[in-house]
Amino acid sequence: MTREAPPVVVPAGTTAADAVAAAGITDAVVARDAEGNLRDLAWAPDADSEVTPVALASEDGRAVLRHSTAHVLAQAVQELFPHAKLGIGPPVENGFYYDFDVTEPFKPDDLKRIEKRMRDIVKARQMFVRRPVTDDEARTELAAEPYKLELIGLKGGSAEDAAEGASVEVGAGQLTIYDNVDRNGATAWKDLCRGPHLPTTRDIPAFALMRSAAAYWRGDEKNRQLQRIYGTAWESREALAEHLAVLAEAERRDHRRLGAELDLFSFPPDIGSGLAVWHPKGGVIRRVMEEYSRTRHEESGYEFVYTPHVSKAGLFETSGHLQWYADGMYPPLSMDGADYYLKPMNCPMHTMIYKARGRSYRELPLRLFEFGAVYRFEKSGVVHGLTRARGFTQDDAHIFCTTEQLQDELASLLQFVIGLLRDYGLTEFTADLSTRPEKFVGTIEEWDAAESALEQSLKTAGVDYEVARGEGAFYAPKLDIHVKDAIGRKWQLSTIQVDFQLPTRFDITFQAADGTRKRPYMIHRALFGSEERFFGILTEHYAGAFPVWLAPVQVVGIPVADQHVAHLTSVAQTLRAAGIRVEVDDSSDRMQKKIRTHTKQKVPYLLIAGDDDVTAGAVSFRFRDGSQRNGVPVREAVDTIVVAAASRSNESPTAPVEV
RNA sequence: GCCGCCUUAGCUCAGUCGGCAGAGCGGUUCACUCGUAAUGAACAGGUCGUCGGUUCGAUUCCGACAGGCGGCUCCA
Repeated sequence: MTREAPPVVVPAGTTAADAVAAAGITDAVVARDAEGNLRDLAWAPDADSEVTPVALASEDGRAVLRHSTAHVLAQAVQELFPHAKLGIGPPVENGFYYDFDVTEPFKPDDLKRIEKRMRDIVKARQMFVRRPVTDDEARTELAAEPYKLELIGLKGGSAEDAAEGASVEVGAGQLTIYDNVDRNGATAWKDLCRGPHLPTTRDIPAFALMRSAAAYWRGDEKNRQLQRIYGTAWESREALAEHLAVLAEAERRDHRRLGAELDLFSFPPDIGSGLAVWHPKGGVIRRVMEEYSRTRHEESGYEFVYTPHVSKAGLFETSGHLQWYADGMYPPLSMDGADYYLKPMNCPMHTMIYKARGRSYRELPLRLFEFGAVYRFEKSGVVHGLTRARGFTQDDAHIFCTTEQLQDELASLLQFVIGLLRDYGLTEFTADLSTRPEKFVGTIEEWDAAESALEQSLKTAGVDYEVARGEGAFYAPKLDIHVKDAIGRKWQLSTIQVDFQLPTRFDITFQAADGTRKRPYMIHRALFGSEERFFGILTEHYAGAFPVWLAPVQVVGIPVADQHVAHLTSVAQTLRAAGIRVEVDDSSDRMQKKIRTHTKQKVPYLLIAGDDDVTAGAVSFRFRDGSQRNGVPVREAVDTIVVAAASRSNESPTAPVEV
């Protein structure tokens, strides 16, 4: 995506723009110096130095573009709402935002007015001019901006502040202010900012405001909420249009919408927020998903267990859940003087199975697997379709193993996870390795060993990963697998955690070969994470057009007229006997209507039959992509479908190319 | 949980500036028997999310609650 221009030399006393222009590069908007820092084109070094021009249509170029557009947004807002106070305005993935403290939240009409004002500012070709200032000068100039003053106080702040975007404003060294200078040389607006910026506002080719919403100042829910306006900006109108098309596509694929259209599941309000019911068609997909997963787990040495949905409080006191996460649990049911809780996790239950009798090292690794329903009282504002529900089913396994087994177990586990995800049609993976946080249990040696074992398994599997330092849970380092879906969105799915906490809390042990009692490691792992969430992601990945092996209805027979129903019914019987999910549409609709109906239902194979087919003992295929193959002998048609359904191919069926 | 918006037929949505509500799709029935994305007609279907307030009168105005949407925070 990044087009790398060759480096050019900036002579002392001239600007980067001069050097870039002299090299004949026309699309550079900023430059990168030898240390890798981005520089305004107006930057003039003290001595000759080399810079790399950065094009607008590159990752860094877009970030600069978006940050500059955020300034234009803030200027427009303050011109229209003079009392608005500035928060921060960083670039983000695909766009930018700016936060404002205003008395009234922005309304859709306000956004239209702001966007119009922004277009005027873009047309006005204001220059972005960098101006170093001392802290005191900045405080004086920005006396009316309390949030900016607070940022000045955070100068050179922590990584935490950087993550919130504050570093975009103040950075670590000397403060700078960017003036927006109009053609008369007057300063139209200014902002505390680290830069760099585009040369002028006219260099913004295409942008749009998206929405406004509240956001806590500096990301802390104890702070005041500011009004955030989100926008997007691109290097061309075409790129903007493409981005908006991707958003429209994402909306089209939304599993909540497809869930209703394809009759897969629903969330009846009478049951409660975040609690799904699976309709028959969704149920078929889930059953097939589970069956395949179960088979693969069995082959890999997992044993299947079942545990209750509720437990006395003591279990979750021992596990620590009640102390740490009571807010996330449904409140207790009181009965016969005891409190019972819906389980938020399966691990304590599985440790009970481990503890049901003494364990020998000969039994390890012991791999316990359960499709375990759990309930978590997610806050009302976070419930989101199947991807964030209050009741869901984890494909949850706990592996108890010795220290010596840990490395091999993790390595084969990761291979297994990735292999299985591939089988469901997800093929692009990255991982995050979250390491020891500040507050942790266990010893540093244990953490180091577990972290390096996880890291080694990533290297063995050849998965790209990033280390999220200090992001692990207090009881375990963890490895999260992210997948990329068909339209390039990343989803966190599988997780693997190496736990020190629960084996100790539950005091689980095994008898070692030397006769001593030792404590096993406990690996938590979920592959789908939650069946509901995984199903939601698969639905969006396939846009509802599930591969043949997962499709709830694999074949629909469509008679041209009533007299062809019997022929198709007999074909359907043959298919059904071979385990194919098939229906014959004998309703009174026209065949064209039936084709439309079942095409919209994304059925992989439509089998059409009229007089010609009945006479010839054949059927005519209409594939999901609209391609056709007519007059196929029944025997061959049945074989084609049976083979395709068994193949577990994730390709959508289409007519074979004629030879 | 916080901020904003939303809730009218199974679905998507009009509408009533306060006087007991409409369309398309879907459903049912009838006719048509048709060759690759919508045959036609008729009929049924809603105490306008729930509860409370204001009012002669509330689906409409106000409040609370529930559910949904977009973000923020959170996600063991």
